[in-house]
Amino acid sequence: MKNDNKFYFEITKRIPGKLGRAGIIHTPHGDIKTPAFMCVGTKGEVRFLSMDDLKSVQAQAMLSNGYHLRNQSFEIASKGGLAKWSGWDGPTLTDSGGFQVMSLGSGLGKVVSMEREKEVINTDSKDRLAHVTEDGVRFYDPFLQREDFIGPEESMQIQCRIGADVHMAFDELTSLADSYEYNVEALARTERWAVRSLEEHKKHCYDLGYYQALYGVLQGGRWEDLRRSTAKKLAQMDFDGYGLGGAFLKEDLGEILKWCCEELPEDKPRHLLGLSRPDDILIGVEMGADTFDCVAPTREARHGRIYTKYGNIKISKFAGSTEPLDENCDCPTCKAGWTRGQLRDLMKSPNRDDKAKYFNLSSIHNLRFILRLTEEAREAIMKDNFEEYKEVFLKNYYGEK
RNA sequence: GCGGUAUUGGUGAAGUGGUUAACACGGCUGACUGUGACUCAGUUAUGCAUCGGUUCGAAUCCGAUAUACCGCC
Repeated sequence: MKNDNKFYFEITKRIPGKLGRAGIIHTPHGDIKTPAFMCVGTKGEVRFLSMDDLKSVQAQAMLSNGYHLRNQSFEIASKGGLAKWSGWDGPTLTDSGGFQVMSLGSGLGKVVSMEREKEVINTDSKDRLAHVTEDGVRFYDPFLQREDFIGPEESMQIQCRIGADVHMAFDELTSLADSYEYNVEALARTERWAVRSLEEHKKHCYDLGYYQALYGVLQGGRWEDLRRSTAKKLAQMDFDGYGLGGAFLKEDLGEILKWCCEELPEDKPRHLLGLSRPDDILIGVEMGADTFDCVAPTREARHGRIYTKYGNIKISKFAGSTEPLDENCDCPTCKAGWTRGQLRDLMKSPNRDDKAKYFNLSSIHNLRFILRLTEEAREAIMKDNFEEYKEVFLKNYYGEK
């Protein structure tokens, strides 16, 4: 059964009457027990965390980005792939760069809002830094200050050189402001790109000496016909798993995931792209998503938001406090006895090293919080009490609403 | 004692007669969901040492006072 060089998914237990499940994703660099949260290390490392820190929060996998690593891909390949190059020897996943199509294009300068559909307006075409054509995406790299291009073939070549255990097909994420008509067009293109991704991927997926898996990505916005039809189409293709993509309104998330997962093959893993709020994760798990990733835990930590069992706190408001961050937490930061007041002082310190220490300690805490959530969700599924776990967790975290 | 120079918010400061006193840092609010993010948005001096004067109008000009620093007896 065990084959270190192969990728496969094993379902261990299901949530009765639901799409959700607990399982194990086997990859060449180790197993991922699902549900699982993958820590985001865009450029091959999680900001302000060492690989030892990442192990200390019991991370199972790291997600990096093909777009951000594209210019280093040959160097990474020459070192034997992302695991060896980065020093993270566990399972890894790379994103295709599809998200950047939106963040540099229609969503330039904005946030992917989940709450306020009415306020979302696409960036004017002439002001965008990314432009989509059938071939792929032409974009202006604001950091390198030059034009560049990525299409499905380029994305696959880049990802296969980086050599993560799981790759994402090159897709186009539409924004909440895009019309049904535009979503039809973009989705058809994403599906054609899926075929091209798969084809190109086959040519290179063994280049580094182990099999690199490929997930197809489902788009389709908030429309049931689009979501179901794309899920059916991609389900027929030879993908190793599926990415669930899109910019969602919170209230739509569960239903959209349900449409997708009802159509997808049960025996392949599904990754919900870019979400990590506890309610989103728990809905995701219930509706059949196996893995998650998100920048929010670390970004929000850096910006002063600390997660606790009974809701988030703003660390800046705790000057002089001797309270622990979260008395229920088992993270290295909390176990070392850091208080809210101490962390506040580090965050407010004009000293760069102090700030870096704050970023490190707070990121560790928030990551562990989300990782623990997925671990507990897994245990709950195994013990057949997921529903109860979810209800209690959300009640504690969000309070009575 | 005499002369000179200075005095703008929590801080560094721009501003030499004409709308709501620039900008930066700090403070406070709020955002943050496949990282363009140690970021972003908003807010923060009814007042320019004090008192009086000139003027349609003064942080800006004049006088006195206070304080600080620099020269000279």
